[in-house]
Amino acid sequence: MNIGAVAKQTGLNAKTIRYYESINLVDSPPRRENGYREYSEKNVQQLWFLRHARQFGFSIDECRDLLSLWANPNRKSVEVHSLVTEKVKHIEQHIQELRQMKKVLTGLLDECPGDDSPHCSIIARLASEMESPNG
Amino acid sequence: MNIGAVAKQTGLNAKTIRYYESINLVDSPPRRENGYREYSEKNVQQLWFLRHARQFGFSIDECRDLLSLWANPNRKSVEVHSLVTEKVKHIEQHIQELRQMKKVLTGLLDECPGDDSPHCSIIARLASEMESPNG
DNA sequence: TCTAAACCTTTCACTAACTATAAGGTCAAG
DNA sequence: CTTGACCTTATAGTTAGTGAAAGGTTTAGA
Repeated sequence: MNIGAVAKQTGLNAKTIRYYESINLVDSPPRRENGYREYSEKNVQQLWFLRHARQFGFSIDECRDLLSLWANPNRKSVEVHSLVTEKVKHIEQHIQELRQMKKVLTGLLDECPGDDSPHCSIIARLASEMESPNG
Repeated sequence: MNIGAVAKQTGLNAKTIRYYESINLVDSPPRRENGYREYSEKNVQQLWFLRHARQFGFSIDECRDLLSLWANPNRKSVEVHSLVTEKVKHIEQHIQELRQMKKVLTGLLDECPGDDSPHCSIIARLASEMESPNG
């Protein structure tokens, strides 16, 4: 299969596929006489794996670990379990940070008239020299 | 004031301050004879503004808009209000995406034994060739 | 007076995960 | 024979800085 067909099938951009190869995230497929990449079923499966893992929010480095666990028949499922558990914790942290931001911004919005006047407490708050905007 | 003192006061890294200057986000302070930057009160206030805006989660480009609104005495507070409203919407979207990720991953964790066996439904799920991991 | 530490300067390279562009070779259809 | 859709590579751009190299300046202390 050519890279274009693989891209269509997996939903990955052809450039993304070449990029994954360039950073040695996936096996390099063999080349035909004309230099085109010839993807085997195994090559395509690796790319499917990556598409899914990336959609789940795993970083490239985490994908590297997951791919290696996938390839290892002696893996222990606890390894996968703890990797994913860590990921969930980070996502939770991130959500908390975003919630805090949203809370502060929403509070500022309530204080800004939002009309034709130049007076705006949001701008005033940003321009203030206090140590922290949360303080 | 020298850059080090400004950095200490505002909590910004000196390199970050030079970076903001290099992308023309803030006014370039004048130089002394020895080439050192000499920060005025106004220069420092711009940096305070940036520190706060960045802490609130605004991107550099958004900060550019906010700085320009701050500098403009003819601004209408509705402009600030809608900029911040947009920001809140994006944050909400982001939170929703992260919640969805977390939900899927948590679901997968429940199905993985997390023991010494190699069988793991998370890996199986990632390796599957279905169109979407949400499907 | 000499020296060492603590400043300051610049430029380049690196981070994550691609995407865009340029410049070119190959293949299939009309 | 040409057009367009493929494929190839290398380079640079994206975000928001950070780290390192290599050097000039200032200040405090022996």
